[in-house]
Amino acid sequence: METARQPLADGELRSVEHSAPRTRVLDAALELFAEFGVSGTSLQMIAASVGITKAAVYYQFHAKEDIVIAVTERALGRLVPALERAEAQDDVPQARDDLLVDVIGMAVRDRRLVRTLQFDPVVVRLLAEHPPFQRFMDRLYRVLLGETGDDVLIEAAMLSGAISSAVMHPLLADVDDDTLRTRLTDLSRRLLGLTP
Amino acid sequence: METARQPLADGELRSVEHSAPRTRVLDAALELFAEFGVSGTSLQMIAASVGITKAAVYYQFHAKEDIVIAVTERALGRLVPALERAEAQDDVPQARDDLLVDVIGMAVRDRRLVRTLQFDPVVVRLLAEHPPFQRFMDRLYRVLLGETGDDVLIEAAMLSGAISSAVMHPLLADVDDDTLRTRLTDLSRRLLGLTP
DNA sequence: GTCTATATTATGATAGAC
DNA sequence: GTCTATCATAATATAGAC
Repeated sequence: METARQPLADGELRSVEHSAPRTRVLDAALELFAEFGVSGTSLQMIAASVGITKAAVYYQFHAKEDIVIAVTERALGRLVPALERAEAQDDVPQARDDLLVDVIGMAVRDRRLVRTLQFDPVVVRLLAEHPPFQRFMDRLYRVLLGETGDDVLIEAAMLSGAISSAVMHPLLADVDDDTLRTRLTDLSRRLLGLTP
Repeated sequence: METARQPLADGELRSVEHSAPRTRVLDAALELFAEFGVSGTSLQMIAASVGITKAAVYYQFHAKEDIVIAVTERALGRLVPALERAEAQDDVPQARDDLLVDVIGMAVRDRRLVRTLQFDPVVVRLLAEHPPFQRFMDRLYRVLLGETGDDVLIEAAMLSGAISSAVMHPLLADVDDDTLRTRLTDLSRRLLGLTP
């Protein structure tokens, strides 16, 4: 039984580059995932959207789950440089605020991504099952929150949900990136008790 | 009996009662929707979960979408009394805060519900397409927010997302209802600028 | 009301021609 | 690398027996 191509079975999550055809598949998949959910998106739909056949999709990724993994990995990988910068920074509050700005920036820039990454049941399961994803999320939250505890956790959950929700809300699709980013950053800092 | 065939084609959303078999199907469906998403849940899974056959499910609801509609209607219907109470209340800020407390109460009580209602692509589409759902959401937000405008909308989106996220977060599953409710209410009031 | 059996369509996936 | 053709399986849905 095919355990799936395991891009990150042992190693750490990292920024990944894909070939042009693979990138086209991933872009189309992401778009469809955001609209119909992962389970609601068939390989047929992805193939049609790219303008190729199902078999051609299978040449690039030989299972649907591989596409989901690649989409998730590519998205989170984009945050790796920001995370490493924050971890290397001595000034802890500053590192925290820098990373927060980066995370919000990415959420606003790739709005469609957020619905899938944060709330799709298939992706949520994937994140919980693959250790590299888990380790990455741990690192991210360690910088953003410091220690753990129920109160901090509630804040964190509210924060990530607040950002995600605002960013993917249909009625806010027309709000320009700058406005949204500014407002989100202000409110997020308030929620985290950061006072810049 | 057949009260809810086309439950909301023309009329307003209201609290609905279902027969025992229908209720069993809806409960099972909701549970599965929360875990696997609507698209990731088959009628087979629902039937197996109830302990009946697919055909028996079709006797109660003659299409999968009918189940989704019924689940959504039943959930939102539970908020109707609270909404009507708030609309009848003269003291506007008080009405707003009362409704907020009710909404948070329901979110905390039926945590699994939230993921499906707020974030499942199928349900989101349903809410957008069926006028009774739209009208209900309009009424809800009118009481909670007063007027509309980008700034208020951003706050609203962040608020609903913050509540939803906190309530459905796996790491917060063990936090007891009272703690969660109290913390959520405090932070929500802060976000809305309510000062009770 | 619930069952078995079945029709129909779509799914994920593979083999092999070009 | 991309195609056509095809596979087995599972999906939604229906008909009809009990």
